[in-house]
Amino acid sequence: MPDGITTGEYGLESSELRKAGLKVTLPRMKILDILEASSSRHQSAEDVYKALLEEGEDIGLATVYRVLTQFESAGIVKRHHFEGGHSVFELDEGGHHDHIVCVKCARVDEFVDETIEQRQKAIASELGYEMTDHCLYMYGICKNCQSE
Amino acid sequence: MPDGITTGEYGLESSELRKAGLKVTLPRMKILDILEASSSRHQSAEDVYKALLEEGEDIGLATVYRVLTQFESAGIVKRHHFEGGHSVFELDEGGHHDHIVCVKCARVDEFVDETIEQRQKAIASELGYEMTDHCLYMYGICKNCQSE
DNA sequence: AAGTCAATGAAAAAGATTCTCATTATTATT
DNA sequence: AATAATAATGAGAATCTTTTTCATTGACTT
Repeated sequence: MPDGITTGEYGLESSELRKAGLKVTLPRMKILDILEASSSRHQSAEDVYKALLEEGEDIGLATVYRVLTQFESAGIVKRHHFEGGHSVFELDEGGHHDHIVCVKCARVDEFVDETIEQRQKAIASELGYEMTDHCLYMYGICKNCQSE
Repeated sequence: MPDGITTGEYGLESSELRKAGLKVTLPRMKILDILEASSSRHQSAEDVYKALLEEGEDIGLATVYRVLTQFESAGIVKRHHFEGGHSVFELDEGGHHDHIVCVKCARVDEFVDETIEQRQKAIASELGYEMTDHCLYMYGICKNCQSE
């Protein structure tokens, strides 16, 4: 366990890392922290990097990318490709959900619709696919931005 | 009209460009050609560029990007962000459809499901959004790749 | 046929992400 | 608690995709 990390506060996080076969290091713990603590559930690698800098952590951008990719493989985070070109990451708390993104303020809302989920499964099977993943992105103007 | 382009063969394409307020140039016509003629409806900018090279056309990659972006604004093509980081383009023939992509061979199938379309509209409105766009990507293993 | 302004090519720049490699830190072992 | 083995990190270089710049060329209006 790295210096400055006590079992008490970080017990859950460190076991999550161990479960994934990843060593418990300070960068990984801090990045997990930021993903959990941030007000916006969806953050780019750059966002996470900046948040680390603000906390005075001297963690390189390369490490942020590396760790986020490892977290993705371990099922700890999900990566999304919203319009705009760069990836955004969110903690994967297990439950699948889809996204609607405001094209003006970048607000993101999440939802699940069982009807849609079922139709997707049916369509994949009709087309002969073994589905591995699926994502539905809607884009629009949120209530706040409409009234401006 | 550029040299080597006759009204006869390219009548439809050139009027499509004019309608969009774009001058009828050789690069634009050739790129439209490639989007129409290619066996795969979904191509990256790099794909289009390579196809141009193979035809002996000396058109720069920057122009390809520029033209594809203009075509997108004009509603001539649609841009997609499949997993993998780079954009792919397809001719926009008007009808909206969604995509299922094989993660092994990159085959793409298209579909439309009215039930899903309706649910999406309903959800956007429930969440207070004025929907501007929506896309549904499914990923899986296609029939061919399953039997390998 | 001439003038105007948009379009192009080439190269540089920018942005996002990955890789390399020497150094450091964690974990299993003693 | 000390050591060895090995994985993780930081910094910067490299890569990949896309955009910008700018001088030149070309399309379209008159």
